[in-house]
Amino acid sequence: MAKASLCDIAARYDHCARCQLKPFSICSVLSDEEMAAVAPTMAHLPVKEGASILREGDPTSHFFVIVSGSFRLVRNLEDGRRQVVGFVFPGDVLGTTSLDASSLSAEALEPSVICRFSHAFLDQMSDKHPAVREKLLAHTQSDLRKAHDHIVLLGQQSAEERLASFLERLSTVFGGREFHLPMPRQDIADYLGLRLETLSRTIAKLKDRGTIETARGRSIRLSEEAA
Amino acid sequence: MAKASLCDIAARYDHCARCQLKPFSICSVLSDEEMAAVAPTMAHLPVKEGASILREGDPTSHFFVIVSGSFRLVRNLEDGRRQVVGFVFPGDVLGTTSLDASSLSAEALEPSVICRFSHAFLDQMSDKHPAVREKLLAHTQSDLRKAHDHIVLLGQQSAEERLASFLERLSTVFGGREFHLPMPRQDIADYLGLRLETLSRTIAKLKDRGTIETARGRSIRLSEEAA
DNA sequence: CGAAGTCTTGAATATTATCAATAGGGGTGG
DNA sequence: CCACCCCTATTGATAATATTCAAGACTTCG
Repeated sequence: MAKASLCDIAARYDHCARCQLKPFSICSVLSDEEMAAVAPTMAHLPVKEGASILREGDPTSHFFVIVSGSFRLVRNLEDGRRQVVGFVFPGDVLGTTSLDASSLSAEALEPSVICRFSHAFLDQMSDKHPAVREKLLAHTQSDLRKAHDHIVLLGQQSAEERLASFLERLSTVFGGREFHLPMPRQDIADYLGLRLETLSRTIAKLKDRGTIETARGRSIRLSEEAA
Repeated sequence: MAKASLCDIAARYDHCARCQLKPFSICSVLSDEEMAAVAPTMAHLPVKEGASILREGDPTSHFFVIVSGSFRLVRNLEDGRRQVVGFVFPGDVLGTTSLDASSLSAEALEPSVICRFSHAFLDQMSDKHPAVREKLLAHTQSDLRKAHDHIVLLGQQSAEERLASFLERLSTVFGGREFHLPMPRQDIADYLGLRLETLSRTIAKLKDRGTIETARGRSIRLSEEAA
């Protein structure tokens, strides 16, 4: 990528100034002057559907904040099996690991936008502002808790319960009981630890029961407050 | 608990000075003088088998380093189902969460010993020594990676694969292919997302196949390097 | 030695996976 | 605009895997 021109820097600063995420993100701990310092080192990048911003096994040189869109987090087994360990949405962060190699891939489910910082810069900021590392720690703890929720889902719940839990959580993310699924069935199946066909049958069951409605595959409506 | 006497403080300092864990733990970032300051605020406590040092839903006021023994980390569902989300061993830490309530319980599998610090003190140390929070972050990231391993195990592996993976990981923890299981079958089953009976049958299969040997239930020997 | 708990085994059932075929939807080119 | 194709999703029939309920064996400990 070419060296940033003055124009680019101005555009980036503008992005930061207008950022909807700022009050909730890592940046919230920085002053205006500090933000001005961050802007030139930050890359506000579009990501095409299907593109990876993290690859399993690759060195982790960058840290990301999801601005818009969504990603799946994937672990691949040697024999071709695949586990989706999570989905990430605007405001979530990626690549916080201090380990040298990424343990998962992050693939865009749709055209998305991210903010990218180098780890070197992040470390520098963290040392200067303890609140930055505190924020990273809080994010990682939140991820750990979500992972534990996922473990409970996979370890104890039936296919039907898994799907219902998953859809309820999505409704929280999207802030409504009617939403569009950004991911295909195969990704949901790999997240829920089910085969594609089992997932499809389970969706059919919930539809028959009136718990959910679907249209054109990807659009979902959850019936009000299933006890 | 009574106020620490001078004698107690001396005993604690002694513990810290001789601590086998120190080079690997949070304390490794502290100087000798700092350790001397830590010792009086630290409690070096025995924990009885079955006792909980963390309870799901309770406020998280303390941070723990496991000195000896082992614990299971448990999530309980409303209907009585139970998921073991992990096991912890000497050198592992617990209670790093900055959230107000613990999302899991930690129960001793055997008589154990822990170091305990108040969160207030930990925060104070973290602010003074950025390396402390860095260490906490690294621990949490390591936990997150383990949780992802667990998710893959539950989402993609068969009963036999789950058990084999679990035993291989334990052999790494214990540093040998022959060891004593500190936990009962029910805990292993709840960790692997299997019923007690299924686990028992799966153990029998691996025995028949010569992959493992068992004696008196809890003692295990893994055959050399299953490809 | 006996009792309580833990672990194993057995037989029948339920759930999920597998293999195979069909249907729907979105985009492209005629 | 419609026909066709490709990709995604659904449905059907059968097989594999894990669960359930029930009974029996082994350990530990008082």
